Amino acid sequence: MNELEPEYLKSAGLKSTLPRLKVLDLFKNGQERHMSAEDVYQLLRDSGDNVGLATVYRVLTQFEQAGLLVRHNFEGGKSVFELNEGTHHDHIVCMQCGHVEEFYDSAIESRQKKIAAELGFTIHDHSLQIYGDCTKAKCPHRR
Amino acid sequence: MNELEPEYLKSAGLKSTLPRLKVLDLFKNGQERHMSAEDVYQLLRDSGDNVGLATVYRVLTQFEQAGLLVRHNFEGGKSVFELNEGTHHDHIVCMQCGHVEEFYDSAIESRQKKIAAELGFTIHDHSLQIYGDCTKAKCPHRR
DNA sequence: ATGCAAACGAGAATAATTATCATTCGCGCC
DNA sequence: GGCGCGAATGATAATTATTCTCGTTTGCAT
Ligand SMILES: [Mn+2]
Ligand SMILES: [Mn+2]
Ligand SMILES: [Zn+2]
Ligand SMILES: [Zn+2]
Repeated sequence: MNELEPEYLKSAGLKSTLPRLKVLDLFKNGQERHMSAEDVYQLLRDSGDNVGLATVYRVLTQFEQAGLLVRHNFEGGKSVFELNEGTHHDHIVCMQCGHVEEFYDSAIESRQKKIAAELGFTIHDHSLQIYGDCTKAKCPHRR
Repeated sequence: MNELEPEYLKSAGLKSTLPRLKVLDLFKNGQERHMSAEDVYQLLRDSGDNVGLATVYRVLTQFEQAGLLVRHNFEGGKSVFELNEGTHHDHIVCMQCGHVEEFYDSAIESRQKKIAAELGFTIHDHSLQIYGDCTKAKCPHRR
């Protein structure tokens, strides 16, 4: 578990507690980039840590509000979180294997701004996901 | 309640029942274009019809599968449905008043296709919502 | 080391949706 | 128009994701 994280939490206005450090470590040094509350809970449990599920939900929401994590609502009804690394991106999700790729397209971004302006809206946020089948070798369901 | 709807249901492979006719009528002739299961349930209840909530959920899902309705997952955790009129569009939602505007942008659509192809995905679907504040006169929260 | 507010863990509560199952309905056939 | 039967319905229980409650523990400043 990274030594710098306690300071990282402090500077985000959150006191450094064991559950928070463990969750943050998972996102910073773990295998998965996009994780649900249940994912985080199980991974912590698997590594022998005893963190309550309610605490996982609390910490994820706090991290989101502090700007450390970003929340996404992919299809499937559960929130998914990832580290906030400052740069916005959107997602394409494989409906067969769940694999997620990230992309950023400035043409799409600027068209969104234009559309919002034309319709008289001030943009706060947007959510774009493409759903399909990946044909990558890593997809266990590829043809 | 429109006289042609029984045939409309039949041709969609669904037998013409009272609850189905009422739900369909709401989407075809009602005030709201985008409605959740609870919205539909309450509107039917308000108009004196006694339709079970479970039936509303069942019918909405059946209509979606039959291609009569389209389901959207806006923020807020509940599914929202609208009449499928053949043409795809995306949505911009006011975070103050909930007002929804629809838009279609061929530049965004074609960029999505290109991105999916580059990443080795076959697109099945996509979901794009812009969230902001509307400045329209109709927004009860405008400045 | 001590104190205390903040955070935690377990489990109850809530919200949206789905499953179960006894009763009712739509519809083809007499 | 009445029968019969499988599909559809409505009430309610069950499920899933998430939040709330509350007694206990912990981080951290004194
Ligand atoms: Mn991402
Ligand atoms: Mn629409
Ligand atoms: Zn795949
Ligand atoms: Zn508005």
